[in-house]
Amino acid sequence: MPENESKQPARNERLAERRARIVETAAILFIEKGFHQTGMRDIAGRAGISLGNLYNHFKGKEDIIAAIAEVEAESLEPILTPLENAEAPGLDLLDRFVSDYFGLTSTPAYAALSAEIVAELFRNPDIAQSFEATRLRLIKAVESCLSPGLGALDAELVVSLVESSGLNAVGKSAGEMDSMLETLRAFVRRSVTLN
Amino acid sequence: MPENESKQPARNERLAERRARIVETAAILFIEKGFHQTGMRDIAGRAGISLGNLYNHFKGKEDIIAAIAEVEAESLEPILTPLENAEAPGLDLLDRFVSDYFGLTSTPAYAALSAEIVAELFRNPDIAQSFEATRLRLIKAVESCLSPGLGALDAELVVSLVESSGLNAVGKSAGEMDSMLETLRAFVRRSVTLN
DNA sequence: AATTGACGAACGATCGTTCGTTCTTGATTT
DNA sequence: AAATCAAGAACGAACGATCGTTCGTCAATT
Repeated sequence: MPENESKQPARNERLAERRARIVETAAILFIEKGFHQTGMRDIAGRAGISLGNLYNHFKGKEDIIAAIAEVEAESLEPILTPLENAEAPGLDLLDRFVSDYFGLTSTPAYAALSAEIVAELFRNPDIAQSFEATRLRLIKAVESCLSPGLGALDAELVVSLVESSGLNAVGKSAGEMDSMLETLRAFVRRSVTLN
Repeated sequence: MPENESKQPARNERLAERRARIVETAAILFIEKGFHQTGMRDIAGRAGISLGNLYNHFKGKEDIIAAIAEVEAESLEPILTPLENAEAPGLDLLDRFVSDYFGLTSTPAYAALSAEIVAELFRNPDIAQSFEATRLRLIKAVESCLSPGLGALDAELVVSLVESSGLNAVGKSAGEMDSMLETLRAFVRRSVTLN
């Protein structure tokens, strides 16, 4: 007798959708107010479900924060994978990465969450571990684009540079943002060029 | 009949000392637990005073946070002023600044507080304003060390770079920290050198 | 009929703040 | 020099609000 495969899909699909919706609205609230200023009632209310039901989908607040962090890490994937799978990494690819990553980190949502997470990293080792992993991938991928004379530490600097630059760009006008990106690209190019 | 000038000093001195002690212990707690995880009772208890008395020295929690931010800004002064008052700014002075500022930002206390404050900047305009002012001074001073072809945006990148680099260096061993600083110095030097 | 998503009341804990009070201190008066 | 006084530092109980979480119950789906 075969396992039921017709009842699960529809049900699980809706559940997953609901869950995703919760994570999404929670993220918005975390961005607006921060982790610790956002209550479970806020999340439930904004997500359109009851407080009790929220606990049917997530074990607790920490669980939601972890889910957010996961989504945050996933948003980096489309930038990271082409960099990792490149067959001929070099300065051009690095330049592309700088633009892409800057675009991501200058997003208000991403920046606010990142700031929140960075502050949390100093105290919450669980979240830290997850983020350190993807960050290491990032650094490794960037390193492969650099000259032989440069190493992981330089790659880390490039990554940090783009991140903080994007963070500072939040809220600026489109024109200013363009200027910042251009300055950043030139800055990075000089910094990774040995003479 | 002369105004009393003998009663105030001794008293005010003790009061100021007390106040400074509160700010100091509050900072430690904020570093350990974060702004919003630290309660007024924690601060009062650790400072060795009563909860009620705490409100005789500070209007409220926000007031303490503001005081912390002020102290934080002051700790930057010994690095900032020589840079501002230099008569012959140049790459050597910039190099010195990079080392000094890295030393400061890689301090666990400074880094943790900075992370906390950055996260707060997105929501608390009052604190943001105070910090933007000193940050602007920093950028201006760095800019004066750069080649004519480079501007404020490049200076901002240098500052951001040192900050994030210091933040990443927290918790590392002395040897690793030295390596990071050396890499950073070389990185910055390349980035501000036009060819 | 059985499983489980959905619900909101309620729990204990803790939050920032206020309050009335006592005690210390330095200045003023005797 | 001693007594008196007001200012305010110190205190801890108590307030109302909100926190994360649990619970018993209901309704819907299979």
